[in-house]
Amino acid sequence: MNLEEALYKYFGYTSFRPGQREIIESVLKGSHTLGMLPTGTGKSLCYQLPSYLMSKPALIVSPLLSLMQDQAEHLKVMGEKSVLALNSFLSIAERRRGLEELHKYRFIFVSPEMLSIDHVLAAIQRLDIGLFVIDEAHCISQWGYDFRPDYLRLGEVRKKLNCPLTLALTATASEEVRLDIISKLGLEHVEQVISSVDRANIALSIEICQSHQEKQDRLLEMARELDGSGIIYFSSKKAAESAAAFLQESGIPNVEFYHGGMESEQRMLIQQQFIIGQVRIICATSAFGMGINKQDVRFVIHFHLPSSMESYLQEIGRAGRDGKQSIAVLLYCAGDEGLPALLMEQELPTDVQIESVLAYLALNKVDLDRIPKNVHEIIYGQYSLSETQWRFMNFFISSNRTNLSMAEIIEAMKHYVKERIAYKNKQLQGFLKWLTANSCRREGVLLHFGEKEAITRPKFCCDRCGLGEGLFSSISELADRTPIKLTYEGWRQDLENILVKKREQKHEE
DNA sequence: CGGGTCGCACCTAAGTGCGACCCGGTGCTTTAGT
Repeated sequence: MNLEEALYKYFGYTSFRPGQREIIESVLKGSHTLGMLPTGTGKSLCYQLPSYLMSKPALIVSPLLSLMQDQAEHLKVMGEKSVLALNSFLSIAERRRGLEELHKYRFIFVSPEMLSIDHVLAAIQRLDIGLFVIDEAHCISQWGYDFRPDYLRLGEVRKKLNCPLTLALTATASEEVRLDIISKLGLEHVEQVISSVDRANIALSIEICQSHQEKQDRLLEMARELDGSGIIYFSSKKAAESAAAFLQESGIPNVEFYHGGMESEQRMLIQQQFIIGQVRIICATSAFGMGINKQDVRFVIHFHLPSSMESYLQEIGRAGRDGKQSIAVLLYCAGDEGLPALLMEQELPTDVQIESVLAYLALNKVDLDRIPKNVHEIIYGQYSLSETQWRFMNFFISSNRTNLSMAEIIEAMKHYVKERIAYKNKQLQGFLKWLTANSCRREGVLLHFGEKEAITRPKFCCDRCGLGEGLFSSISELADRTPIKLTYEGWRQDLENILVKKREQKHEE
């Protein structure tokens, strides 16, 4: 059976999309593979098909619970029964049974945090893993160093699993990030299948505004002028909420907001409503996006500044997956870089916090494997660390305490934090440089991702090349005014089931 | 850093203008032992 036949047999498709075949062939050859495919072009098929052909289970590391649930659900809808999403949605009993019966599953989804729990890893070690998949692998680089340190442990986890065949998948990774992924996973002899990050159907536009007010006016103008679905990105939850209210009050229908501070049920609901077209515009923070499988997003507007080229590309990449004309507009006002700069600094502890917390831990001989509740209270209260700051410190201490003294750890940590903040600032500065440069935007983006070949400029390229007339109207003409089609009829029932289950769980507690 | 909110002064009544103060993104996990 050749690959096409297998594709037809298992998925009912007759041909591969660009890049899929190369990735699958590389994996089947037994090469560790880093696959970069544009979002929405079927990354999951790249591990599913090999898993069937190898007749061995795949372990898939996924960054978001909703993403796991989605993919697991999708597999089940296609008739695959042996799927397990090993996460906190499971009750204690379900989880225990899942771990006992792991060998019965073909697709096991798991978060990096789960893999850091000893008894979970022990259960997985007993399996004969055919393929170790890291979905959205740029998260290693983007989150591992501070926000979600368990991402940096994946290399260690992989070793403990006896270095199984590994496939790292992502949509946006610069050369630097790709090398980082490879080194953090401890991969040797990696085959890279890289597709261009260029999205010719997305016009790039940057508009300089003089004030917040001007931005807001412009936002309203665009919301009125542009038909079709759109996402507007903000750097704060409050701003996202108030902009949604402002647009609604200004007579724009079907606008909602979305951010990480909302109840998860609410988030799922809004997301689904957006996907099926009941909500037209979402005012969101960076929480919105990963795993949003919507083909016809026509515009992405940045009201605030993203913190790097990577984030920018990821966010605008949610537009125009159907290949039709779309636009990405960034509204910039001098001084906008203050907020992202501040956020990235706040994520990590200050020198004073590092010194005082470590001194406190040493003085009280705190056992880091069993931290008493009152110690946490002191760390969060007296030393006012955020959860993120403390998790980072805890991770840093536990990975260095066997070979460094307390004094050395303090110095090393201060150094690490300084370097990390400098690195992130460099990324922000790089992005600002692109923003203020006079050259073609598209060219700048591609250069950042190491694509040095001459580019072909589409009709609507960017504001530097000149967008001319007719862009907005040609986008608006695409708006689908036919009644809403449900792509997946069962979503409301799924949501209802999850809500019922959550209520039951709360009731038990 | 910048925007939003609050309270106060104004000095005469209802609304404005100013300074002080506060706050800001991304997500996973709650399981240990006879």
